[in-house]
Amino acid sequence: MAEFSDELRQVFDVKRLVFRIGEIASMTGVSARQLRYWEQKGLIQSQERPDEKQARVYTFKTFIQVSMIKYFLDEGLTLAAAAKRAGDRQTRAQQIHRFITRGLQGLLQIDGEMALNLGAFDAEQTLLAILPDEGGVHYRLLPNAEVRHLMAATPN
DNA sequence: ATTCTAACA
DNA sequence: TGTTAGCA
Repeated sequence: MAEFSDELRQVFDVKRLVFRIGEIASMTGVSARQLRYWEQKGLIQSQERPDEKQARVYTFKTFIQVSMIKYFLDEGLTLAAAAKRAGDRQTRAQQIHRFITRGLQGLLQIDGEMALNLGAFDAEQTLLAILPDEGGVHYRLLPNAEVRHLMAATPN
């Protein structure tokens, strides 16, 4: 059912979680002055603003970035070095995310139970992890064609 | 109340 | 980077 995945998408849509400069400042211990300066130097980013006079908006991703820079700064690195290492980290995180995303090819429902599509097991079968509401997990192999049909009914 | 830019410390 | 001024 479309409702099922739509709901999940909404729950996991981190882009809807945004902050203003004062919030980022109090959450990270980095001053508003620093945040504006770092942005000016291209070390972090805020969302596009129609007017330059409007309040900056930061995504959760930027919050993480600021936190990492702050951490490395406290470790004694220079601002430039801290920003580079934070950037390297986020690049690595993206790589890992892609890796996991490839393995987890989607969410679907089988007989009313939630299941993870773990991808091709062999030429004609797909491995699924079944996650009952009661908890626990078990695995099943299904013909590729059948999984394709189920995935089509529950688009990602 | 909060954020913004600019400017001086 | 911190602060302050003068706005919005």
